[in-house]
Amino acid sequence: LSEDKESSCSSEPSTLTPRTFDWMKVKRNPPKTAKVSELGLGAPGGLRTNFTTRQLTELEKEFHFNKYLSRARRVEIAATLELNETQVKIWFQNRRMKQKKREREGGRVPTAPSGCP
Amino acid sequence: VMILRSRFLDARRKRRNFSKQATEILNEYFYSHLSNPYPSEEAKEELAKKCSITVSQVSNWFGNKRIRYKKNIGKFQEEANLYAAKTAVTAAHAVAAAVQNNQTNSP
DNA sequence: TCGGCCGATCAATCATAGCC
DNA sequence: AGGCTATGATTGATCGGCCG
Repeated sequence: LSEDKESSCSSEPSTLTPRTFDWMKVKRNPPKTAKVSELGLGAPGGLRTNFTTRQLTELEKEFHFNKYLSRARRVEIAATLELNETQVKIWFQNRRMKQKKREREGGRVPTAPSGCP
Repeated sequence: VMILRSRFLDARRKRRNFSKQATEILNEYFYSHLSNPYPSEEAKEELAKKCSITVSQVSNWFGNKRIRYKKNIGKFQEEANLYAAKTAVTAAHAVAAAVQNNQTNSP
């Protein structure tokens, strides 16, 4: 089985010094939600948007109707909820993964028989 | 805007810390693979079984661990050395056992 | 080449558990 | 009891790979 050979540390083969590996340097680009000097609108650039209860409720309702969205439906929903098509698209993607995760975790195995207070 | 945060005061509520031994197993894996602490799906399943938790919980644990570790490496220095020493000892035992085995099997 | 999806992960945050 | 840190879970969004 393949193994790690990652490096990019300073040098030192110092036995007791964890070093700095590449995964520790990974940085994700900030969210490009809408813009960064775009047309007017005060859409936060680089921030994790907080969906409102209304938006989540509508998205959830739509999800139970269709697990997948058509382009047309997506545009419609995005407009109604005041979100970009991308946000709606991503929401559905994450929602599908969440659904699958639940089903997979349905019959669990975690041995956790504890008393009930 | 604030009171509506109760969106779903959900399952996240009743959180239970993992057992001391489970944490021990997870940390052992994490620090013995510090160069690449990304267990494969199979490894996660094995860890989940050993720790008596779900694969998702194993994923969450590694996710949180990686982020928090790199966020403040210094804060984990002590813990890192602790587990490094521990795995070193087990490795030494393994070697000793192998040598022992070698001598009794190759006359 | 382009866009959607998947699977994994990141990163920020929530809410609670636990120590002092 | 009150405050602060440790920690498990959630989730909007990113990254790389695959596919039509």
